[in-house]
Amino acid sequence: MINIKEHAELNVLNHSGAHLMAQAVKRLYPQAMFWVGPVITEGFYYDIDLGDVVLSESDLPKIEAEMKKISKDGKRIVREEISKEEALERFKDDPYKLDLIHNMEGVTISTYKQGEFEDLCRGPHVDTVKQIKFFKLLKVSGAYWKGDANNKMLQRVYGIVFDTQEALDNHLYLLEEAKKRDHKKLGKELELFMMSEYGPGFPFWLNKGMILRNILENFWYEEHTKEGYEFIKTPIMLSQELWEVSGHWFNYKENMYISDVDDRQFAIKPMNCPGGMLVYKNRLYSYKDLPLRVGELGLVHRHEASGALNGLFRVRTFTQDDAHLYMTPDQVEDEIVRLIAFFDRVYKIFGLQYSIELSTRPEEKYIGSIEVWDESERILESACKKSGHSVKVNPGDGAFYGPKLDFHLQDSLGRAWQCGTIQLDMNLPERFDLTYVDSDGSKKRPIMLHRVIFGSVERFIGILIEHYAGAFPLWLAPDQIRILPVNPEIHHDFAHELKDQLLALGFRVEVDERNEKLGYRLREAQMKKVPIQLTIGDKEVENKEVNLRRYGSQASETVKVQEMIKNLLSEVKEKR
RNA sequence: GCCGGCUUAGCUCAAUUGGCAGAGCAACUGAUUUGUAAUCAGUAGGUUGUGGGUUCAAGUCCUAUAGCCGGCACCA
Repeated sequence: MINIKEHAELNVLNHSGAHLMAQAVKRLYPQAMFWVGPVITEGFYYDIDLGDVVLSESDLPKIEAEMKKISKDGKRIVREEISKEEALERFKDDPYKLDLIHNMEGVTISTYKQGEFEDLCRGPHVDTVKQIKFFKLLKVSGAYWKGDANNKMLQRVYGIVFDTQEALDNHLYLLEEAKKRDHKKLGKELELFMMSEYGPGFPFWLNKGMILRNILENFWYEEHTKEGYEFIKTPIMLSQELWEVSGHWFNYKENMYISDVDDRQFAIKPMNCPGGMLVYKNRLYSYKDLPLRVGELGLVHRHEASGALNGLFRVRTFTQDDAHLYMTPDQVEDEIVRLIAFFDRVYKIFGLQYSIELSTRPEEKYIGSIEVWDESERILESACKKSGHSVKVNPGDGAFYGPKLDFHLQDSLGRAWQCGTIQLDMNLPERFDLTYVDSDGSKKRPIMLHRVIFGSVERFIGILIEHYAGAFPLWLAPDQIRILPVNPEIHHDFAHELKDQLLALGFRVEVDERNEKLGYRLREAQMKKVPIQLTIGDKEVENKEVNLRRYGSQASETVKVQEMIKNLLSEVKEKR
């Protein structure tokens, strides 16, 4: 739990850290000009224009050394409030600061000065640079000025400050730990998936990854069946006319893979909704059929920018665990409450914490009336509260077609991922002229929700790999059980009887009967993170027992075969 | 797409100022018959991402290009 006060103090420290870094950079590169240097969730950064000089990570120690020197000098950090005119005069040679100052209306303009370095800043800051002792510069990168891709690129240096050496060391240790969990690394080691330069952004699923996928997808079908969903599968390629109706042809074309077939253009679907709309229109619905819940594990392709690709987190083909829900207006709130409870149940199984954010109507570029938007947002918020969740609002972050609830997952290292989302859609039912027949015989427009729980199966698996550090719980592990006969010849029969018995019960099990010492085979089972290792030797064969050792444990225990089976079956069933 | 970095055997990594491409693990062969994190010996494994260039000589320098990584922008 983060102590809010300490957190605020750390923020001040980090902001002062940004200034300290800027001062050091200015000393080493006198031509440097600075844009903004805010505090972020972890540390700070500063955007810098260095002219022709290009920084790389190998330059960071030099800057750190200069920072240490400045810190040691221990100059006071002095605040000064000045008029806009004075500010414009003082920073007249710095176009970046001038830009900031020009945009300041009705605010107190202040500067902070430490030694020879003065920076425009709202503050607050620590009293002297001496207080900034335990810091580390972490990385450099490019960043567009004002975050706009049309602007020039500045150089951004990231760093972090802590109030103690231990806290800094601990943070650096966590960064190392996170690296060890990298799903790209573990995916290779555990043979889950691979990438090829022949298909950038298109993952290849290997046998063990397919096992994991299939388990997740089966789990998804089972849970959705319990929730009253029906299922469809729509084509991955559909003609131009459909995408014109949906609007994608005009709004999303540059991200779509398009192909000429005979004399028509077809596009590979970047989203499942339009196909789903066609299915809805395939028959006539009565109000008695609603709410209608239609799920689709839908394979989509999107031509993402090359620089956006990142392992399984960002790919060009992925499977959305999509569903479209159609209902009458007075069913919406209950349906959302029900969805939130469903999401909650699923995330809890994986031990993933989450928070919910409500994204509301964009400033401009939206469809539908403000009244409908306001009502929709009210319903989403109210459903959240009814479900016992606090809601953070992201003003203006909704889709053009409706407001949405986003589920931000937290993995075991506390990192956040946006996965699930519930979106209210006022656009497609209109565009596709969806209707149902109401009790009075009139045709009405259904309310439609899109929702995903995993987000994408690919990204979710990436998150799970890192969340579990590759050591999956028994029900998910591609290799569940490894049988290790102490002497592969002498204990061969018992090992294989045991294997057949476990296979018949649905376990994924292998006998490691290679001509290697037990220690060697056991080491490998541990390194491959196989959850259950069963050693069998003379004693076990004689007593119909196994010696069971778990992944990550030094200890082992001897149990009767029947008891072991009973325990493991319930462990899988309960998804522990 | 933009900025920066990286790319050597299946994997993890060496190779001094440009001077004979190497190690461990894995694989294969043989010996060994194994009780809780590596038994021993041997064999094989490479157009150093790809294409140009500089040089007597390029893994190393220049250049183009692809892919990957860290960010930015975009986003499930």
